[in-house]
Amino acid sequence: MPAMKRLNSREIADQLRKKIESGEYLPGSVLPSERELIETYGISSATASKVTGLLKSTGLVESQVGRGVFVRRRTQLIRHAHDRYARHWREAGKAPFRAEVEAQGRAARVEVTDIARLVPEKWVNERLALPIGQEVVRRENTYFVDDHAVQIVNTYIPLSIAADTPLEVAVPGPGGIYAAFEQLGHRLTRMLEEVQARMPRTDEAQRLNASPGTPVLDVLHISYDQDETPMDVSHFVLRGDENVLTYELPTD
Amino acid sequence: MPAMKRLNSREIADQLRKKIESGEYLPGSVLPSERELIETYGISSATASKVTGLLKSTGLVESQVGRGVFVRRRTQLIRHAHDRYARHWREAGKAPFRAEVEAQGRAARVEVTDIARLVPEKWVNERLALPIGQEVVRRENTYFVDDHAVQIVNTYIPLSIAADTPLEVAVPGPGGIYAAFEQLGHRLTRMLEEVQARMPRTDEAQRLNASPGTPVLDVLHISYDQDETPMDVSHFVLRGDENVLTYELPTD
DNA sequence: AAGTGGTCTAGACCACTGC
DNA sequence: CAGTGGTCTAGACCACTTA
Repeated sequence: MPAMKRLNSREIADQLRKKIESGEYLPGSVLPSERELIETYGISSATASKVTGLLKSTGLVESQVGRGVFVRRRTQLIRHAHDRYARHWREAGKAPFRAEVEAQGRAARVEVTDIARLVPEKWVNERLALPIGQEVVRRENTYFVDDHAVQIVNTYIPLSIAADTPLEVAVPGPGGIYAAFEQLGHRLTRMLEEVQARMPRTDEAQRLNASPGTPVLDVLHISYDQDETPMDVSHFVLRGDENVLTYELPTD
Repeated sequence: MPAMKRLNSREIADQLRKKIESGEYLPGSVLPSERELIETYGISSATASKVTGLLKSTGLVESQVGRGVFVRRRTQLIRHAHDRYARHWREAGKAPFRAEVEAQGRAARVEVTDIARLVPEKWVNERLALPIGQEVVRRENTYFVDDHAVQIVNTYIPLSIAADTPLEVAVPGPGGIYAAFEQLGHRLTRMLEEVQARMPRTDEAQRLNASPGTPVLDVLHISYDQDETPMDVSHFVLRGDENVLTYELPTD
C-alpha cells in the first residue's frame, strides 16, 4: 500500500462533503463515527471532532450526542411572499405565513409569548420617532412549524397608539395587528424592511432550536400610516436555513 | 485565594465577550494572547484556540497569525436602498452602490471578472423561462470597497437578448446592464428578489475574504420587461456583516 | 454495556510577524 | 529571535443513546 499523505481536517471535511453531494451519503443517513474517522484517516479525536465541526458549520450535517452525525434532510423552505402584508390578506383573515406552511402540509402556529409596556432600547424609539426613554407596548411572538420555532418577532408600538386598545391583548382580532391599526383609524401606506444576515446569539440559537452554525435573517420592519407616523417597529429573527424572503422592487 | 472553578471554553469566551462589550477591550485593540489565556485560566492550548474560535465565529474579533487577536472595529454598513434599481439612478449614471460607499468616504470599485456564453445550472433556465440546457450569457462581477471584496454577482441573460449586444462586453454603457436593456427596447416593469441567509462555501469565504463563521446573504434577483419576459437572473452573494438590504412592501 | 459526540489536557510543530 | 495564531497527537473523561 502506498503511504497515504496525511490529510488535515479541512481536506477530510472536503472529502466527506463531496461524498455527501455526490449522493454517497444520502439525506438522513449517518456518517462514519468519529472513532471510524480516527482509524481510517489516522487522526486524533480532536481532529475528527474538528472535521464534523467544519461540516456542521456549513449546515450540511447535524450531530446528536450518543447517536451520530447525520446528513441534513433538505429542509422545506418557507417563502414569505412580497405581498405578505397586503390588505387582501388582512381582509381574508388568514396570514400568508399560515397559508404557506399549511399548503406544505405542515402545521403552523403563532404564540404570543408576552405583552408588556416598557422602555425599549433606544433604536426602537428612534425608528418610532419617539423621545428616548418613552414607553412603548412590546408584543413578543414566536412562530412555530410542526411545533418547532422558526421565527421570533418583537413588535414595538407607541403607547399613544396602543394604550387600552386591542393591540394590548393577545389576539387583537382577525387580520392581526395591522387590521387593528386600520380599525383604530390609521391607514397603512408604507412598510419598510431592512434585512441582514448574522450569527444567532446563544439564547436565539436555543429558542430557534438551531444548531449553532446556522445563521439567521435579522429583519427590521417599520410601517407608516397616512401621516407618515410610524405605527410599529417589528424585529424578526428567522432561521436562515428555513426561510426565504421575497420582495418586489420599483423600476421607476 | 479561593480555588477558582475551572472554566470551559464557552465560559471563558463569554467573559471576554462581556469585557469587549463593556469597553474594557476597545475596537482595534489586542486581546490577551493564547499563551496568556493558557496561564491565567489554567487551560490547554487547544482550549485557548477554541476560545478565540468562538469569539471569531460571532464576528466580534479577528485574528492575524503572528500578530494577535484583535477586537473588530464596528464595520460600516453598506445600505442597499430599496430604489437601487430605479430609473432615475440609471439615468444619473451613478449606481447606488457607488453613491453609498463614496458617501462613507470609502472607495467603490466594480470589476467584471468574466463574460461567457455557457449552459448554466438548470435553476437558471427555469427562472429565465428557457428550456433546460439552453445557452445564456453569464456576467461575473465582484464588488470592492477599499479594495476588499464585499459582494459577488453572477448575472445570467438569455442569449436571445444578449447575443452580439453591449451586454456581452465588459462595460455595456452608462447606467449598467439595465440601461442597456432599455436601449435594446425592453422596458423593465418588475423586479423580484429572494433573500436567504447561509454560510459561505469555502471558495466564497476566500473570495469575500470573510473569516469562516461570517454568514452571507444569498439574493436571487429576477427582472421582467413589459411582456413579463425575464430579462436576467442575478445571483448575489454578500457579506452578511457588511450589508443591509432595504425593501418597501405593498400594503394594498 | 457498548457506542456516540463533546470537551478537555499537555505537549509538539509550523508559518508568520516584528523587532 | 521571541512571540503569535493555527493545527495536530494521543490520550482521558463525560453525558447521552440504544439495545
